[in-house]
Amino acid sequence: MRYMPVMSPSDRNRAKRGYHHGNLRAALVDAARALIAEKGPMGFTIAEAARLAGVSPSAPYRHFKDRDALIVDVAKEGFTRFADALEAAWSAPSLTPLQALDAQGRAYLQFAKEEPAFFSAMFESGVSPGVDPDLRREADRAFNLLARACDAVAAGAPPERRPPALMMATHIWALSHGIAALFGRGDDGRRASPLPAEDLLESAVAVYLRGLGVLPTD
Amino acid sequence: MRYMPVMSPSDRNRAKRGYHHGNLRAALVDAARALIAEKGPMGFTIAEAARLAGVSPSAPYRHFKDRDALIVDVAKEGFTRFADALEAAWSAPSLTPLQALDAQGRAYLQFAKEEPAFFSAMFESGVSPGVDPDLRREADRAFNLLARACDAVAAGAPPERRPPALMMATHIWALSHGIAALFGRGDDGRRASPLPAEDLLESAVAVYLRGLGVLPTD
DNA sequence: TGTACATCAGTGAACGCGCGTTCACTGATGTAC
DNA sequence: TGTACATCAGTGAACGCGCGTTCACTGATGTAC
Repeated sequence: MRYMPVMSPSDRNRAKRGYHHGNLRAALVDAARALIAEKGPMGFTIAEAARLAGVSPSAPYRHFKDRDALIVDVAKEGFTRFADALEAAWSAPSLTPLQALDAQGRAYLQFAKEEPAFFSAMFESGVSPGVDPDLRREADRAFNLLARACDAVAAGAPPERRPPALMMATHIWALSHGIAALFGRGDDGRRASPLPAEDLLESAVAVYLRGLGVLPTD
Repeated sequence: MRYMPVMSPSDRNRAKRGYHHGNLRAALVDAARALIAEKGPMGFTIAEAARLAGVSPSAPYRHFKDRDALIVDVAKEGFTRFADALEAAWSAPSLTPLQALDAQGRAYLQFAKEEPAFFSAMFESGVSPGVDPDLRREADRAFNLLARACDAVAAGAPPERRPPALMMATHIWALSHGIAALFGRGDDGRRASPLPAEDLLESAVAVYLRGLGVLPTD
């Protein structure tokens, strides 16, 4: 199979956009996301991302030092959208704290299902949040939104049995993440489960909150 | 940098092993595991695994159709060892059901920490358990061991509040997996957490079991 | 408003490299008689 | 116990390919005057 781009840069892309691309950096992040979604976590190369964005193979080097730097930016964009989704779920009008927490849980699962490429770049690509300040900031923002929702739920409990806030948020995060990664993901790695992932998470959270004493027993 | 194997097949390896390798299949799985551990989930090639096993680049094709088939075997071997670890934890002498469940949880975390390469091949490489009967069997064996431990704990509860066995096992699995994947893993993807992963899991399970009513409240 | 110039963000050719895969081959092993 | 032969599990050379990266370059844009 010979390599032959469907449409060379001189055709459509260049005609439309001129010599300068405008926002190549973002276009490359999106191309990488699409390639990861299509061919799995290890299925993308800088060269192919450049092709998909309609630029020459050397163009990406104006924006990214190497392939790793591009993955970091994919993870960063993923965390930004992820945090935005959690924020939107949380701030929907007239929700009780418990409803808002559940909404965040559903947003977590929805993100894993609809954006498996971001999900794997964020959590499974070996990229540590520590390698980039922006990445860390967005990852922290996501976690803090979850922690805020947990606090609101915990605040409904009598003071003497209020759980350690950080612990509760970490537990809820792990639970959401485990269900998303095993049963909720939108790619081939998804496992069969007795219930839909959403129900699984909601029931687990309910049991957990009862265990904390912030939800009435039975 | 020229390609030059430190020790060519004609030197040490071949001298020791003769023309036939003996167990090349297993040696290649182990080489792949080592390469994944060293360079991340996308960091291995058939050619390099062959080199590491001390055979020619064409030798792997006697045992594996392609690179994917090799990853599947890595995942299979991983689930076998994982299930063995859960079994060992469960069957340690004179444990209460609750202690046995905790021991399995610790075994889960220990596996994620000590064998990040197996962990990522099993859960994060896009390999679905459905692609291979042996893989599915070993994955099911692991889950069933967890389910058995959950059943034993649930059996200690009064009959009227005994939780659905499958649901409870799925919840515990997701919780263990979430903590392992986020805070317990043995590679660069590990995140900071307020508590050691083992404590995090033990406390979450305790809260969950209290919520189910199989552990006394306070 | 116009022009000169610096800077930015692309091009495209070139390179060396290692990978995946195929092929005819050959050494080692097991087995039938 | 010995020999012939089939089968298994390797070899090693060869190939085409796409990747990563570099380089001198050039078109487009913004700005100082």
